[in-house]
Amino acid sequence: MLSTSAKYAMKAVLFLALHTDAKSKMMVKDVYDRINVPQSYLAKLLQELSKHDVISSARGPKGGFFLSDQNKNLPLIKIVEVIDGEQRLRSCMLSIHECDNENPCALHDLVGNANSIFIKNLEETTILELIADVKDGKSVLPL
Amino acid sequence: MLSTSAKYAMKAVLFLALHTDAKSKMMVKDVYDRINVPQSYLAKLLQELSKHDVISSARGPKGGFFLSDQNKNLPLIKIVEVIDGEQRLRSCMLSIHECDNENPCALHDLVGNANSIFIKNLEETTILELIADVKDGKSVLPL
DNA sequence: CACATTTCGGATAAAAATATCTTTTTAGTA
DNA sequence: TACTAAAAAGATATTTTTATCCGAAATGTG
Repeated sequence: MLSTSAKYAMKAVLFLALHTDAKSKMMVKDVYDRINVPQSYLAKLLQELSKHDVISSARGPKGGFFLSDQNKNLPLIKIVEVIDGEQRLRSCMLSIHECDNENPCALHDLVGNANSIFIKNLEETTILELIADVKDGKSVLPL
Repeated sequence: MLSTSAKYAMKAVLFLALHTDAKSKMMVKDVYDRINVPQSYLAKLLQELSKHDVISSARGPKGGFFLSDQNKNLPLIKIVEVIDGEQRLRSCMLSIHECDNENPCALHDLVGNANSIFIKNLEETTILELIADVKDGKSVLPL
């Protein structure tokens, strides 16, 4: 479903969404242990996300990574797509070529359905919306 | 979600379910190209499934792999559990320790939910039930 | 401008997953 | 019993994913 890398990325972005904005950035070294992701690997992932404008960054002193308001309005799916590509999440459960939503295989109802719901949720929920609930105490994000 | 290996295993078992029983077995070499899985790799997977009594086998001339009636009554989840282990499919989307169905994290509703449906379906559907629909022409299995 | 700080980019390493090959064991059959 | 066919088991190779390291580029600050 999601690669380990994508999970890391998701956690990191949500963490940054909660703790940063254009005026207060965070360095990799202040993030990695909070979300339990290897430091150097996290750095790479953040670079990648930054390169694709899912998150923002600033070099030099007082620099770091952060989420602009624009970033926060992106749907969650963007995080996954940058790290895992567009195919991985959407490919048929059994990697059957002939199988898609129009021409579903026997397993498609059991499987693809559940996956479709997930994808739809990722597409329709923005980073901001997700963390809003956390800030309001409606849900928890024990990263 | 499912590893490539688990997908291979799923395809192979469904194929065997459709084409074998205690009286007519199939050899690896008659299966692998039908479901598009590397021969030697498939052999390994079938051995593993056989070892865990998800499928049956007989050595020597006239031998091969097959699904007994008992095998066919197993829920689909067994195939996944033997190949991927019990954890992989069930682990929290973000691998967050504190997160489970009782104490869901912010993403759990978006994600875990869809996954729970999938798991439930795998648990509640037997191999036999799935292929029955295929045999009846109700669904397709273009392996 | 010099310096410290921090991301960026490239190269490399380690681990896990996937795949192949070879030998051994088992079982049917002439 | 000897032979052959097939799965089982073990060893090894390849590829992909995950992880680390290091020098280069950029930027704020004295």
